[in-house]
Amino acid sequence: MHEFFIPFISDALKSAGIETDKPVQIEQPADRKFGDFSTNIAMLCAKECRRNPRELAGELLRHLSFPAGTVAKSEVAGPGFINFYLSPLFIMKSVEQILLDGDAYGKGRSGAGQRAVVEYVSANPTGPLTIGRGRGGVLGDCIANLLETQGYEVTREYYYNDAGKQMTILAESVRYRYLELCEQAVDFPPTHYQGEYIRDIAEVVFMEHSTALAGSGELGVFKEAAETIIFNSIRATLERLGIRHDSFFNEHTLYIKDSEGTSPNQRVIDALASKGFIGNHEGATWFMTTKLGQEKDKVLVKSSGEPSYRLPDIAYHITKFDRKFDRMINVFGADHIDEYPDVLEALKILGYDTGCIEIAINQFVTTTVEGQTLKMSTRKGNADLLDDLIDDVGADATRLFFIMRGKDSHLNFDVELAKKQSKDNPVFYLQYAHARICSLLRMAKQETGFDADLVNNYEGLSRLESPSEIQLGFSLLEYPHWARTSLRLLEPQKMVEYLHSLSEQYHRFYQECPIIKAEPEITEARLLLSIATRQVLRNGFRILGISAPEAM
RNA sequence: GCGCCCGUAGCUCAAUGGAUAGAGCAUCAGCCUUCUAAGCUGAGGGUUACUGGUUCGAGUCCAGUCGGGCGUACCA
Repeated sequence: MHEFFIPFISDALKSAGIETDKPVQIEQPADRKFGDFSTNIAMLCAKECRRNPRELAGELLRHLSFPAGTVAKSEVAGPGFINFYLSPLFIMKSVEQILLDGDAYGKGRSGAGQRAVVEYVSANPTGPLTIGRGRGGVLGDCIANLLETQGYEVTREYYYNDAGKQMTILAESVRYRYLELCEQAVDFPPTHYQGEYIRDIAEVVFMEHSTALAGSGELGVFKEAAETIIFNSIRATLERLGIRHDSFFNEHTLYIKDSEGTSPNQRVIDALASKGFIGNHEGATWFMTTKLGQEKDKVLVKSSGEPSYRLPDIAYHITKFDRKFDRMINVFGADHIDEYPDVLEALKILGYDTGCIEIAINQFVTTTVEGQTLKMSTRKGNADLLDDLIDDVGADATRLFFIMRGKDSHLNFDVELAKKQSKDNPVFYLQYAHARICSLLRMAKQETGFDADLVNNYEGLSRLESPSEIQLGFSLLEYPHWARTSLRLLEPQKMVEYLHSLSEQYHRFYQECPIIKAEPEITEARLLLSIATRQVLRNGFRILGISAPEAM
């Protein structure tokens, strides 16, 4: 709806003889008394035209015209805004289109023909998922959903490493617990994984092999068991939240040599070396980032001969270019904040256009239980396990709470609030609006024979004209704007806010306007408006990945 | 020390550079013989951490100060 105004305003600028390179901005005033939409174009142009902004706005207004029946009123206000008031009939006609579009309402084509990859979660299989990972997982999943609504072909990717030092420590940890089961005295090292889940894995190995592995130092069985069991648990946890990846990219593939005896990792080193950015000292191979003005060089290959995480990260991104993605979105937690600048620098040196890489960083999660703030801890205890949180508050609340704050805000997850089955809980506020509409439609079918599934003539909407009806109809038209905005900012929180305000509009309408008990024609019109609201809520819930209950 | 994020009502958080800084919770006052009161209406509550700057206009952008978080590994 925002775009509706732009061509008319551009025409008015032309016929008023105003030339400007300033973009025409359409905004929605915070207070509806300043119109449904407004533009600040006169204030933007005032300086270069050397004219008073209000006077310029008046001049523009004289050249401005809209198709009959669309804009009811345009006026100059404040320091030089031009405010527009839509005609109620135009709003209701537009709501008809929502009913015609159905599930497709709000979808766009801006991503048509483009391929996007969203990388998220990407936890290595060393332990169960933590609450902190959950935030990034839900954020990534919602971003992928948003991309799909705009027509992108989306790959949801999980990047992981099942080799290297951490996995060895993991396998050793399991072996120690296994030896305990074999009733050998062991001194469990404090550097190893302390979690209870290690004992569970050891038990599985013990069940299968009894004491047969106790004599050998071989880690293979332990590593394999740990990886399989942990990965299954991670995937099961994600599945509970409706998170499913299309692609699991194993970092190990970047180490594998091809027929010419070189690997993707090695090719990165060679390419950077040919640009003069590789140095060797202290037995390690360095990316000479000091040449780019950074304080220190960064290790690419450790003196042990193993690559550090940076090298495969660079090689991994090159595969994204090779795989011809148009957009590459990485979702990281704040603890990985240092990871990407070097990767981007390396890619630039190698001639890649890094403009298509976007980084969405989410800040940390603290959990509040009964007023006590628990800081997320990485290793010990099970207080920060994502599975426990889902057990506690359910998948819908988990998802919504993770994205109802901006990703740059430190998230305070109030477990008590998320558990409440009451109006205090934002999840229930949204879902209640949907359930209320479903209940209303069931009642309408029973009382008046109106069948929401069969209705196909929406013209009755034009009969609606009261403020709460018009306001609700108008809110419905804003949905596509917020879907686009959420994607542009990589911030599903905008969609949460929108749906909250839409729910509020619906509850107000419901409160003020009798629906089934009104005149038959008005009843039908109000039911149509309710169906349209239900449709928009459903479309929005689908993006957020929360359920749309028919009854509560 | 350096880098990134944050600082807004008692609490949790909004506010694409726009008009009188908004919601929810909590507090107080109203609304169900009527479609889900898991709802609605209203009231009180603010020097947007601080100091400068940029401009028609700054919570928002820039510089600095103070406070908090996360990094600052030959961990990922």
